[in-house]
This record gives sequence, C-alpha cells and structure tokens, in this order.
Amino acid sequence: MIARVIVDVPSRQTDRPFDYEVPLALEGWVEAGSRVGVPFGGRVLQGFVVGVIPSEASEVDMSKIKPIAELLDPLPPLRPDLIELASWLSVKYCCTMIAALQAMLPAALKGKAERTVRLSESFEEQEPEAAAAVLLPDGLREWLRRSGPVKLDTLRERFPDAGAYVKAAIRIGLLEEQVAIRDKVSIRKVQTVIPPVDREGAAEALAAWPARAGKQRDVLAFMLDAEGPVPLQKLLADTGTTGSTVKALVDKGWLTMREVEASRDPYAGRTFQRTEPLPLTEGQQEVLKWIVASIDAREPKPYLLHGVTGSGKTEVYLQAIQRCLDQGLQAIVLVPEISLTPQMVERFKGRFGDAVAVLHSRLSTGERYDEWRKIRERRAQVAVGARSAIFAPFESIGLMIIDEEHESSYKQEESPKYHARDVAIMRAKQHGATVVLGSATPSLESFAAATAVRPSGNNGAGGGAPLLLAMPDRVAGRPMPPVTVVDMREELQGGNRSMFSRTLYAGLADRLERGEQSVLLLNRRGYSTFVMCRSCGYTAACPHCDISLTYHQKTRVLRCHYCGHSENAPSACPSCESEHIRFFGTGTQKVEEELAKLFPGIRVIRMDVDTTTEKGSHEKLLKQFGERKADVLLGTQMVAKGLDFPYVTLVGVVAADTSLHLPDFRSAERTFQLLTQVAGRAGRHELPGEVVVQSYAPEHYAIQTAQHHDYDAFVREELAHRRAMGYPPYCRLILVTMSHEQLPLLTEVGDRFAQRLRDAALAAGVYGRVDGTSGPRALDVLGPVASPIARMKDRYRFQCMIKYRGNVDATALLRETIRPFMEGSEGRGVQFGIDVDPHMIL
DNA sequence: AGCACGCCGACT
DNA sequence: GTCGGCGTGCTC
Repeated sequence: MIARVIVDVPSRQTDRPFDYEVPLALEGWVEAGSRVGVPFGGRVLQGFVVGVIPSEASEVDMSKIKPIAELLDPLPPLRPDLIELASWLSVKYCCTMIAALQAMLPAALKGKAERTVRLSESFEEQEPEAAAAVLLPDGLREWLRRSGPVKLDTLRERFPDAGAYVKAAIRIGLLEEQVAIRDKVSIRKVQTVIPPVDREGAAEALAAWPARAGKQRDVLAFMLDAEGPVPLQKLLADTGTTGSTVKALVDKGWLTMREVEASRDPYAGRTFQRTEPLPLTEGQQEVLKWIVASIDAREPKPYLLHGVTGSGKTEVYLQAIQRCLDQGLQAIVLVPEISLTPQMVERFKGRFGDAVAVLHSRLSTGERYDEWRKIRERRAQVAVGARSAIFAPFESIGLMIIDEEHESSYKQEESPKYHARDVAIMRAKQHGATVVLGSATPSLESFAAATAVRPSGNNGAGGGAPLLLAMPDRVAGRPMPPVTVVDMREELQGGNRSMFSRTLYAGLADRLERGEQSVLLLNRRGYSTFVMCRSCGYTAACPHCDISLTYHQKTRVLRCHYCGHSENAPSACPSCESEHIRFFGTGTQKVEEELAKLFPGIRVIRMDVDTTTEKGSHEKLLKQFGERKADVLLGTQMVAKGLDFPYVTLVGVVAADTSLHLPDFRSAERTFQLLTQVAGRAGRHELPGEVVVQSYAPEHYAIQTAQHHDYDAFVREELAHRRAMGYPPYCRLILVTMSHEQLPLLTEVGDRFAQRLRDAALAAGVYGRVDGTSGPRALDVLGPVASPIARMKDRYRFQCMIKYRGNVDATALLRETIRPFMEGSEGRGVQFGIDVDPHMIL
C-alpha cells in the first residue's frame, strides 16, 4: 500500500502529497489521518497521511518511493472530515495544506526529528583497528558507554569539537545513528500503587507488624482500605511518608506499582456546583424553539441571534446544548479569548460536568493536549474554547455556538488567516449541524447576510443565509442604562481642562460616597508606551522594522513587537543628548494619576497591557474588583467585555472617539460595538446603572446610536456608508502583502504582479471599478502601495488590495496569477502573504 | 524549510 | 592549486 503524505515543510513548493510505502508491519495501522515520520530529502520529518492507495495506483516512479519510518500515534489525530476541512481552508485562505492541518491540532502534536547516537555494541570487538582509527576524544567514549543512546544536540553541547570524530565513527559503524520524531510533550504517566492481592495475608502481617517500621504499617493499612490503585502522589501525601517507605513494601512483595496514563486537568481539585436549567423568558423560549427544531432536523443551518446585553443568551446556549447531548450529538461553544474566564467555564462545567473540555491559550501545551484528547477519545461531548476550538475532533456535531460573534479575535492573524465563523459554517455542512452566531452587536457582515443584503453570488463558506433571531429585552425586565453623551469641546470652552467632564466627575464622586463601583474605559488602540525626546522629537524606533519600540517598565527595556529586538532604555536622547527624554505612558496611567489627585484615597484597579502580562493577572484583578476591593476599574478594551458585577452602577468612557477616526473602514463599527458592550456592563442587577460617554464628536452616528441603544439605526447608517464607499458587505477584500530586502526590486515585482492580476481579471471579463454603484460582477486591484508598517524584520513591505463583488472566484484568479511569482524566477525572492477577508487593514 | 550540488574569491 | 562563499533546485 502507498500512503499519500503531506510533509511538515511550510513551503508552496512542497505543498502537495508525497507517496510513501506502508511497511508490512504498519499495514492496517496507517490510515488517512495518521501522523507519521517519513524520510524527506535527507532528513526525517513529521507528516500527515491524507489517503492510502494501492501500490499500483501511485504515479510516482517506484524507485523513488521510500517507506514510512514510523507511526506516531495509535489513534489517528485527524478525522476524515478534518482532512476535507483542511483542503477547503487551504483553498479559501490560500495557505499550504500543512499550515491548515497544523492549525487544527494542538501544538503538542508538532513533533520534530531528534537524532540520537549510541556506541555500536559489537563493533569495537570485531574491528579494533577501525575503531582505533577513530579515536573518540577522552571521556566521550566512556560517556557514551555509560549513558546509552545520547541526543546529538546534547553530545554537541558537551563535546563541541567532536564533530569530525563522530562523523567518521558513524561512517565506519562504530557509532549508530537513529532519527525519530519526538513530540513537544508526551502523554503524562503517573505511578500508581496497587493494593495487596492477598488482603487477608496482608491484614495478618499488619497485625504482627514490628513496631519500629511504623511508617510501613501506616502505608500498608492505608492500602488495605483502598478500593483500587492509588496514585503514588496521593498515597505519599495522605500518609505523610516518602517514596522509600513505599518502595520497601514493594520490595517485600506486599504492594505493586504500575504506570498509568493520566490527564493534566487544569481544573483539578475544583468542584463545580451542579446547576439546573433556569426557567426561560418568552423571548428565550421562542429562540430556543427554533434552534432545537434545527438541531433535530440535522440540516446545516446558521442562525444569527441578536440579543441585547443581559438578555440571557448563555442560558439559551446551555439548553440547546442539552438537546444536542440528548440526541447523542456533540457541541462546540466559541467564546472570545478575553472572556473565557473561570466564571464562564463554571457555567458550562456546572451544567455538563466532566462532559466539558476547555480549550484556550492560557493552558500549557500539555494541558491543551489532554483536553483535546478528551474530545478525540470521546470522553467529552462539549468543547468550550477560543477560536481554534472550532476544530474540535468530534464525530457528529449537532451545534456550534459562536458567542460575541462580532469579536475580531475570531479572525486568526497568522496563516491560515481563517475566520472561525466561516469554518463553523463549513463544518456545519459536513455534519448537518446548526450554527448559532450570538451577539448584542452583530458584525455588519453577519447582519447583512441574515437580512439578504450581501454581495450577490456568495462564494464564501455558503450554507445559506443565517436566519435572524432576536432577543430585544433584558431578563427580569431590567432597563438598558441611560447613556449621557458629554461634548468635551463645550467642557473646554467652559474652562474645564481636565480629562473628566463635570458630569463624569460628579458621577464618580457620587459612587464613592454610596460605596458603589465604577468602570472607566479608555478607548485607545496602540496603547503601548513609547519613548520620545521632548527637545528634538526623537522617538525610539526598531532598527529592523518601521515601528516604535515599546517601553517595558519592569525591565527598563525597549522592545519591538514585531521582531523581538530589544535594547536598554536610554537615559539621555541618543540624537541630541538632551535629558528631556520621556516615556509616554499608556494613558491609563495618566488617568489613574488624575483620579488619585481628584479623589484622594480612591482605590483604582488598572487593567492594561502593563498590568495583565503575567499569567492569571487578568483574572486576579477582576476577582479583586468583584470582591469590592476597589472603587474603580480602569482599563482599555478589555474592561468592556463580558464583565458582570452587581455593584457597578457607573460606566464612563473617557474618550469615545479615539477609535473613530482610524483609517479603517470598520472604525465606526468598532466604536459602536465597544460603546454598546461597555454600556451593557452597568446596572445588570438590582441597582440601576448609568453610562457617561465623553466625546469630541458627539454628533457622530456611531455615538448617537450607541447612546440610544439603537443597533438597527446604526446598521442603517453604516450600511449606507459602506455602500457609498464600496466596502464590505457590498464587496469582498483580499489583501496581498509582498516583502523583500531590496526596495527597488520589490516595487518592480509588485507593479508587475498587480498588472498581471489586472490582466487576468480583464481576460476573465470581470475587471472593473468596485464601488456602491458598480455592476453585479467586478474585480479591482488597488495598489501596490507601501504597507502601513513599511519595513519589518529588515524587509520592505508593499501591499495590494483586491476588491471584488459578485460571483467572482477571486482566490482562484489570485492563485493562478501568483504561482509564477512564487515558483518561477519572476518573483525573485519576494515573499507573498495573502489575507482573505482581512480585518486589520492597518 | 533544509540540504545538496555547482561555479568564482582568499588562503596554505 | 584548494577551501568555502551562498545561488538554484529538489525532496516521494
């Protein structure tokens, strides 16, 4: 048999299956989805089997075909549907197959070759002369004799000069070399102790136990009470002994030890209060009815659930999932990374217990792998996680929920640059599953699709337009909090030069007096600290990238976000030697100082990049705030999402329009979403809430509509703008980024590439302007222009924007045009990056 | 991506 | 005259 293998080489030239012979010993074990080690161009690599065919069906010359070196997992990590999904991903997002496959699997399964050497056992005796000719340095041979197989890397570390000897020794067979794929983490093994088989005998022995071996007696007594194997760690902890005591009992034959597989459970030791389904409001019932009917019908159907903040979407999710489980189907819940807090996990674990696997980036590689295996081995039926959990290897999915559907974290910014929403809709087709996109502020793309305003001829994931479901009311009839918009220009004219308007100041003072809490949002992107000289205007920039360096207060180091370059912070300006060099803070620091000045003794928790880099710090800060250990929670975007504290009665937005005027067509949408989300943090419980929004452009529709909690009005305005400007959802975009070390070469290749693309579009009869008034089918190529970050890692960057609408297979056109640039001499080393449906235009 | 094979500069 | 620079080209 021949296995068709995708090898782990992230290059377009190797982006196709290679044929390998399945050794007789592995026949029946190697199947589509298996992970294998294969020889490839003089080394051993990891690869994924995407198909197994009879030997005669291979089109490769027999003499070229090598055998598979090893099989890496007993159970293939990939299911057939995931292989199919990977092909779809690689086509839709123009990425390599290996990148698509790897995106679906936990990092633990990215094994690398490890080379080991060991002394040949018989060689020295049989060929003493040859052995003598390769006099391995003193100590090296002795070391090898003692330690058995040794990692080549380790050997190089300890004997840096031994290279030539080792090579010669391998050549004549004195040393044997072995190459195997080694995973980043392995399946965790735990020692367990097994109770005595002869319980009566043990009991008798115990009765007559010598007094001096008291510890052994305790251990044996403990084990007699045990019903089954006891983990060694637990036994030691419970009896207060050490390993030697147990070992003595093992040696005497009373106990035996065994190694068993174990999971690293990130929630070990935590018990989750079992919760029962809550009674639903009429609105919730109506929505649930639709979803349940859809799950039962097992037809792939997407729903857009537009529910205002506090309308009880999560309870609907929980009951829909229950329906799935009752039907023997599995469910996936996606939550934005930032809101995947312990409270969120608790709601799912509380309802479904051990059937829940949790997948998020804060887990260690090993923990993630174990949670993933719970799914693969059918020990879990519900996956709750961030973006990549959409690839959970379930067998038959009934429901996929994407909560806070509008969140940009569902778009992956590295290759493959997929959007979890599109993947969900594709998987739904494969499984006959229902998709629920939930949000208080649905993305314009989803809303437009659900209301049939979309570019004609959807060539995306397809699956039909989502049906719009609405939950316009908060549970228990709680009102939306009133929003006051303060015109900061008037404040300034009125003589108030502080960053707080009189309204916000009064609000804060009032909460302090009443012992209630406030949330302050500083809506600011690119909130990192940077260094500037106040005398000459010098700013510290990365020598490899066109970007300012970020100042890290703790280590007093300047670091580049893009390439990792770091240097010590200067004490004087490197340009003019002035000492007026300043570290400009995040803005939140400034607000914090101002608060301390205005309200002496105020307790502030600041949440921004500086205070949340440490693991778990995010949760710790929120916990403190929840315990009312602070009066004000001050932060960036991250305070807007999913928080629910009963004593928060005031939400202030310090400067609402800082995100409004970014050169990005989504800036109004982002601003509206942020304001609406943050406003939803107030008055979620008995105490009524209030929101104060400070702005220099209070008349802007994004702010006006957010003030009135009027999503529909916002969408109307925004859609009109998008139509006029010819932006999504009235067209689709593909961003092509090109980079090279040499600028002239890059501009030349870039221009030619754009021209080729226009020619191709012209030949296909679709070339034309794309805006609100253009015809039903058109594709336009804008640029190339210098990227907003014009240089990164010593490479210049240019980009082209492809805009198209209607039934145009733009990715196919792009792939065909790009091929000669990638493979042939035409590209001349220019690197191409493709982002389909980009989110970051900047 | 690596590693090999292949043509032109600074060394024993 | 050789060692080695990294420029193309292939990997089942």
